[in-house]
Amino acid sequence: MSKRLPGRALPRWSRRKDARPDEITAAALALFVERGYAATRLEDIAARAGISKGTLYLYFANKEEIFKAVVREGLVSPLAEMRELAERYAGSSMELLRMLVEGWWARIGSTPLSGLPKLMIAEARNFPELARFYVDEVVEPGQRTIARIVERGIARGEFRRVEPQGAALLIAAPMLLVMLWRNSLACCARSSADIDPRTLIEAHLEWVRRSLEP
Amino acid sequence: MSKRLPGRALPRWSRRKDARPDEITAAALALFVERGYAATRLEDIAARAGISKGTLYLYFANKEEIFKAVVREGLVSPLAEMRELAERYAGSSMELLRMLVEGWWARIGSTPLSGLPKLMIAEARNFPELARFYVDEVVEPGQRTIARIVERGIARGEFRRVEPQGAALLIAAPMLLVMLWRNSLACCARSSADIDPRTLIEAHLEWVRRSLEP
Amino acid sequence: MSKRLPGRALPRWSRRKDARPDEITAAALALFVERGYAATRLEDIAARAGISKGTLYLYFANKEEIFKAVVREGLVSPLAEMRELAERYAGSSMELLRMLVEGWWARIGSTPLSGLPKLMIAEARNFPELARFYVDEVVEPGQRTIARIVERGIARGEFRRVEPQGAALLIAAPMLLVMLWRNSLACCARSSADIDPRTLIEAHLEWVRRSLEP
Amino acid sequence: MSKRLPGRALPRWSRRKDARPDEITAAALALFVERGYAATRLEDIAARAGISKGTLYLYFANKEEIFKAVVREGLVSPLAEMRELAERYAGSSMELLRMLVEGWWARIGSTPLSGLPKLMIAEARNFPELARFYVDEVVEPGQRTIARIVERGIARGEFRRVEPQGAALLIAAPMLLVMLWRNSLACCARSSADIDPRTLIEAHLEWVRRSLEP
DNA sequence: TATGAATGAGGATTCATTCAT
DNA sequence: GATGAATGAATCCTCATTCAT
Repeated sequence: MSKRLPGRALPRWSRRKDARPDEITAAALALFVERGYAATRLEDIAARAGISKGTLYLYFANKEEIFKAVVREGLVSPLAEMRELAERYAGSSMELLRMLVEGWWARIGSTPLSGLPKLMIAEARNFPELARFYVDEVVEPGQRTIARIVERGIARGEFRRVEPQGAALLIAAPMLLVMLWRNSLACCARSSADIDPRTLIEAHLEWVRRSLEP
Repeated sequence: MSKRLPGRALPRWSRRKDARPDEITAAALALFVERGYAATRLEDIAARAGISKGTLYLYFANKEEIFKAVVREGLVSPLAEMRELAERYAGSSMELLRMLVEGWWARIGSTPLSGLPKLMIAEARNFPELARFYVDEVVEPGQRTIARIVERGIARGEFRRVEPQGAALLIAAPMLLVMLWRNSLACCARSSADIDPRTLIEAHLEWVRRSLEP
Repeated sequence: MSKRLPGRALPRWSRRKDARPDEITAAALALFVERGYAATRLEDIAARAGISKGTLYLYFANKEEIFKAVVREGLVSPLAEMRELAERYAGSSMELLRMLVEGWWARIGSTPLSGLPKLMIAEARNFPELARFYVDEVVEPGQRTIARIVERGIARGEFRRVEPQGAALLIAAPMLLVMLWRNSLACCARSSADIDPRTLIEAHLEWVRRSLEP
Repeated sequence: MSKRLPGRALPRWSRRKDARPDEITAAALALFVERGYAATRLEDIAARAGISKGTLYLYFANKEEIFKAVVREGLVSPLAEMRELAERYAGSSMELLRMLVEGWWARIGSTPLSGLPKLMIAEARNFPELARFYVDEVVEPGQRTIARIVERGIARGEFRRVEPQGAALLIAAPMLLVMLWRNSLACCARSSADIDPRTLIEAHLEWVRRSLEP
């Protein structure tokens, strides 16, 4: 028969209702990216979110659900915006690619969300269902969006004839790799080896231009 | 009192002396890549290597040392060979790049070693010392090798003037990404989305050629 | 900032003042009997009583007090009535025993209170103080009541000379066992094995008659 | 990254192989009976069995399996013996009943196994599958064994015509109740209220004799 | 008075590590 | 050398209890 102790409730003024789950997933994203899923203790997530261990369970059924929420919620709005942007654009296809790459960097690459790809790559095998979701909702739509721009460019005579799927991957690869790098090995590299994303983007876009020009 | 059965020893004929550690790291590599460091139990590594849990400790001080050995040993010879190849080559720089990329795929990309980059990306933050080793011994030498070929091409008038560091990254990125993909999300993707490495390599080399031609 | 909704109060018309504690102990009795003390969550008791978790603490200091109240309150009136009945009766001792047994079944055995003996048997060791209360207020008075009737029967020449304490136990045992059975294993037994209490009571009273006849 | 510490292995001389599981279930039986299933900590079971928490998991998958083993293993041999005894007996039916009751007390009632009925009564609702097993393997066979003796007595003209199922229950009830009592409330009762099993058995057998005589 | 979000001690379970055999 | 039983620190999760509203 155990004696149970207190439960000092924190003042809640000045907290928007339901900001809580977002604060938790933000904390969880940071820690999962930093340490990986298994090495992240729920207690640490709670501490970083400014709440207690038990409070997590008011919002998420268990650690796995927190993980899923981190992945799912991180992607809903940014992705939609990117796709819309691509579909509405009227200018040249190369300009569109530039906008996409730069928008991607601004909205994801330079934010904590840039940690998601690393997270999914690390845990895909342990969360196949979630990996499937990620592939279906992020990877393939993203690839298709780029591939469509390539097709558009070819159709308009702006690009030479290339296989759009492969081109999409070649276009995305450097950006993705930088995101992975910055969320993993970057901190251990000498500063001299560090990559300046702005410079890289410029160089990359020039490569793309040359590779696609008719 | 009663005679205890001696440990079931594996047959050792036909086993080169000290093949044991290599068998352990091979088993560990496969499991670390599949599940991640934390989710891999020593018992599973032992089982896959055909030995007992306790025997692991005859060859490695602890789990961390197994992990380090996996990363370190996986890279010693392949890297050296690649570098040598690059330094001895006398033909055109574009041909050299092609050889390098194809050699890389043959010696690493299509073997279990292709799992190492995923592993390091996932665990870099938890093993900074090892990450440092990886950056120093793999990433930077690799980048430098490619950059040097680019410089050689520029010097010989085969390539236009580009920033060699950035070019090296752009050259390596698609290959790396395919390795990461195949060791993580690939299994969850529809087959239609799958990438054929041979085709991709060809397309990529054509991009590189166009991007670098003067 | 924002107006918080006041606690959803239950309609209170038609509720006698302080019906609340009784509703709580009724809910608690049902759940304690069904699942045992430890496996019963306060949240479930609250839900069954139609109130919130916190409200429990307006009426009871803690879980233990709820448990004690369940046991204590369940027994106050029925017991007193039984004793009174026994003391006032003027007919034959065998008739009195029959009335007692049948009254017991009507007032306790066929109501939720029949779960109390199971509860006390299960938790006696964890609540010695309460067990003591139960023994003092229920078991021993009950035994004494029956023993006194036996003594009365012997004194009046209706019964043969037997040890009254032991006789009391032999008289009570089958009834008690049926109560325990119906609150525990009965639900898992094939219907064929089920015991009809009415039939059993009749058979039992016949045994008692034969066992006690001079 | 956590540091794991030792594991002092205990000397194992003088321990029969596979005595371990029995020691665990013995310890578990004692504690489950004393405190109930939920209130018993695995750590306590381990301590009482003289082993560590982790060692439990070498022999049982989880707490529930320990509980099931306690119930199942406690009953295998005693039950078989009782049934055999009953089937082989050639003397009078009343003598057979006496032997059964006394044998029951000697083999179960006066041993730690006497705690099992209390345990099952307390936890039946939480372990329906196990309760079913208990009913099928213990309660019903036990009842049938007694009922058959009653039928035998009637057939041989030793007993009057009674309903055998009901008679079986009336015969078993006092013994069972004493077992429950001794494993629950007894420790809280004044010694004066305590029941001497030997005396009770004698009195009970006399009641049975009178109740059944033609 | 009534609520239910928040708390954190406690317990089941896992697994790296040790060591007697 | 090789084994695997034993260990116990570490972590997820539950739920009795508190208290701001």
